[in-house]
Amino acid sequence: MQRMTRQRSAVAELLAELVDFRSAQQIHELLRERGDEVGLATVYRTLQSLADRGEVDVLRADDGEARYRRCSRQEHHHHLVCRSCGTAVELDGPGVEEWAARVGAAHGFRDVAHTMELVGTCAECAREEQD
Amino acid sequence: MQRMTRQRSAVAELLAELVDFRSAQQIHELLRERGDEVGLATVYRTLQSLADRGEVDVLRADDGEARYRRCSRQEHHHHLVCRSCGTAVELDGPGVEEWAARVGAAHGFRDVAHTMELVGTCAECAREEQD
DNA sequence: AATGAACATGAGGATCATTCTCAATAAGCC
DNA sequence: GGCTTATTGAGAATGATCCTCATGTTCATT
Repeated sequence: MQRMTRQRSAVAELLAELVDFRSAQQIHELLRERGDEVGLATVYRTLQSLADRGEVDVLRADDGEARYRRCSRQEHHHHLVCRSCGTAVELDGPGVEEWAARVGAAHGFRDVAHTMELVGTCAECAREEQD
Repeated sequence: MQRMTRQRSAVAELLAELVDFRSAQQIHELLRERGDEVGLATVYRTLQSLADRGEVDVLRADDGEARYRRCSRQEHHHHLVCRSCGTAVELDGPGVEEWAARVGAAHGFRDVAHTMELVGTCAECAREEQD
């Protein structure tokens, strides 16, 4: 049975306030800064269990580091992340879902899942670059 | 200037024979098995430079390990990978490209790139599972 | 409120992929 | 052959993530 602990609440609360993807290490550091000491191992465990339950999204950065973010929807969805500031927008991708299923079937594959992420420069960061 | 070395040729030759994604570690091991001793660091360096030149595709597995595969096309494309045997099919995704560009623009993002991979169980592996 | 069984935590060690260091080696050019 | 410089490789360093296990907590039950 899952028990509520100070640590789990702290992680959940922090995630509720963040709007973009953060690594486990960053989350650990942010917790420390606000005075909620939580062991690094516990941060990893908590994030993993949240991810298993579909309450946070996990993204793999190019360097292989995992990034986490609470997701407002339980259903499958995608993200548009700013490469500069990390701001993320959640997206629907009905067209993509269909395309994936169709292509998978065409090649005889079963249980086709997909991962897809968009990365770009958001309007705000693009403006700053100009200066 | 780029020099041609025994090691670089060995990696290139091996990649030419492989049809699916392999990790740097696996490639290093495969080279050893066939008698082409190449240092692990060199395997990593070689794969990285090939990736920079767009001659191999890089995929991040869920565990964060990078997987490499020569790509038959230089243009942007996607993959359908079997979760069981690793066999990969290269795909065109015109629909996806358009969708990504449209969605990015709708949110004011510039230079939107995307990553997308399909994972499923290929017909052959699905058959084996039944036994 | 006290109890106890089961779950959770954390400090530090263990893994494991990947990168770095730097002395030794080899490629390409004269 | 000899030289200059890119390349290699062995091993150390890094860094994220997981594991261990003794200790601390939660919570249903008294």
